[in-house]
Amino acid sequence: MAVTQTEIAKVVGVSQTIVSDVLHGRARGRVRPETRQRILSTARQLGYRPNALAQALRMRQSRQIVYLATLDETMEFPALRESDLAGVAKTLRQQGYRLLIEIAKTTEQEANVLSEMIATGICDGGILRVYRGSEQLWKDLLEISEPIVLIGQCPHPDLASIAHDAPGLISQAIKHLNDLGHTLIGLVVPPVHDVYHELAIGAWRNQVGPAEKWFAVGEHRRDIADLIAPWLADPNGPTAIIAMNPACVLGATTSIRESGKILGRDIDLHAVDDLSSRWTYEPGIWFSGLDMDAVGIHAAKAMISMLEGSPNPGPIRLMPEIICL
Amino acid sequence: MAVTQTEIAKVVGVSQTIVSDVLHGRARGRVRPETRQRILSTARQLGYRPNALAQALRMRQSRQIVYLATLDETMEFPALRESDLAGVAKTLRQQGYRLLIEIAKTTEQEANVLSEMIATGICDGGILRVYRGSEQLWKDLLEISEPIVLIGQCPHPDLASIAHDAPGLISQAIKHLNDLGHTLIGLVVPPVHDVYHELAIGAWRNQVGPAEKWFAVGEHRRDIADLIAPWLADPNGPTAIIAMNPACVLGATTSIRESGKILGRDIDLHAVDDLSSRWTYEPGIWFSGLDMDAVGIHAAKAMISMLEGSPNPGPIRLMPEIICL
DNA sequence: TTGTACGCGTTATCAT
DNA sequence: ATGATAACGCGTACAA
Repeated sequence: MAVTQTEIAKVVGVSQTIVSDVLHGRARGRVRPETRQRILSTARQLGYRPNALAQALRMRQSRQIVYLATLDETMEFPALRESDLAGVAKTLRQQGYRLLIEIAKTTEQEANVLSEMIATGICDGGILRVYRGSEQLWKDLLEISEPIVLIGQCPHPDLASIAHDAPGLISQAIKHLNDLGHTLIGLVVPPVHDVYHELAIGAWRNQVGPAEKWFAVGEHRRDIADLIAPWLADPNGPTAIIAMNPACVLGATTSIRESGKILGRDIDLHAVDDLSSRWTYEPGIWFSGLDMDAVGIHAAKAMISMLEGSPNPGPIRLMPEIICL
Repeated sequence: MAVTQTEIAKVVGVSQTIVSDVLHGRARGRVRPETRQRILSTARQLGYRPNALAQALRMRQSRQIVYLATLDETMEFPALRESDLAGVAKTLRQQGYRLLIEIAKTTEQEANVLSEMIATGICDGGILRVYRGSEQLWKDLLEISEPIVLIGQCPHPDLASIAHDAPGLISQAIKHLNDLGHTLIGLVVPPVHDVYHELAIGAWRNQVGPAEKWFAVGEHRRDIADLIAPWLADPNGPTAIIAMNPACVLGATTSIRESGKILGRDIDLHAVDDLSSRWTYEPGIWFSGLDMDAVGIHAAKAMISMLEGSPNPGPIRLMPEIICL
């Protein structure tokens, strides 16, 4: 049986109100030190734990945040990125909030699911992972009064969103490769059409000039290796390649190996990918490690600050460091 | 403002009790059809949503399950496996339960965190991901009265646990390789000492006889490739290798490539790994794909059945199919 | 067929 | 300094 404030009050011989005040160190808690000690010690002795549900009902605040993601069954890589989840969970917990997980079928449903959860009172706000948003979604989300933070490339200035600076990190990679002496830089991307990849591709197009033809879209390492092979065979081909996901990186390394070229000498490979997959790659490639843990931490912090009354921070964009594996 | 049963009652001109009964289709809901319709329509019109917190407080049941994991900062691969999380989330949601995520610092703390959460009433049970359990942990968990399901290799017969059949899948792999004509089968494992790997290594030791010396522990692909190189150079070396994680698989393929041998002709490689990482590997290797999604689904189902009063199912072990990549 | 009254455990207001 | 008392929204035993 759970110990309640009333039980403590009965044992000590005071009213339940006093118990509540003392246990929560409220201003009224300045009761007779003797009474105070009796309350505290019996509470500890009986193993009192405040009932979070009753608190939430009374305070009209659940202290729960929902993390909402869509799980596209057709995707080959699982969509629920755990790294950002961990960051969110840790940060929220530190501030006394709990984290709920919900899976929506489609992005369109996310707004509905969220407002449903808010309406039933089980959460005070939502962190939504959105890879493919739409104008309609932004509109729906703006109509929700509780705090919302998006994880993903949301362009709307009135919505808090955390993401990596896609154009920025491509520029950074290109600049880095330029400094290394490369002028012809190819790009390999997976066949997904989300904003992140569009922005990245756009940034690359704008900056590589005549190298624009060295562009490939591939899904598996073998396809990608075959797509890149002609680049490597061409004496006027690119001397550096940017790869945007694991399959692209592995495909590129395969192709480079098969061509007989040496990574880091004849050609440079720059991977732009989740930091957690760096152990999959061979040494010698450059790496813009997207830190999803940091994304999660930022998202949780933005959520907490909004819950505390701060204004909506709008889009926040993160930049990784370039490292050499 | 949230719409309550009382407000509906006022509008319709009945008592809140009737509203509650009608809205939940209870036995008492057999009110005058006319009243009934008025209640239902105004409820819909006003956008009534039951307050889950009040329900939970009244019913003494939160309909929330917590998923508890430790996040070992020293691990190179993130520990929060999203695939099982997704399975848990989907299944629980179908049954009207919500999923909470909690991160504990150490495995020892998991029992404390869980009982704390149960004491505050915010969850009805816990799904714990445990890679390195101890007798003490099992004891602590057994003292908790609410349903608990473990994800991981827990040997205790009185604790529900979901995991892959580690010895079984090693036997399966060895049998499969034997059928392919291999008699000398090596094993490469990562430097982790959890029950899963211990069981797997034990099963391998028991069955490969004289090949027992073809055993390597390595962390990165390069180390592993170097460890295996002598095996491949040895004319009496193993003709098949079982690799137990991504780094091992990548290290083995690297080594095989460098040795000039052809995968599937000169040597066979059998990967035992998370199904979701299959896209990382080269074609031609055999693959026991551990289906974490299925693990999550089983865990959630076990939890739900226990919540509904079924007896503790004890350990449940899953077996993957072998596929050829 | 419908309404009253109570309790779940807490916080907050207002007396004393 | 302390205690009644009233909500919060809902479910349910009991009365009408």
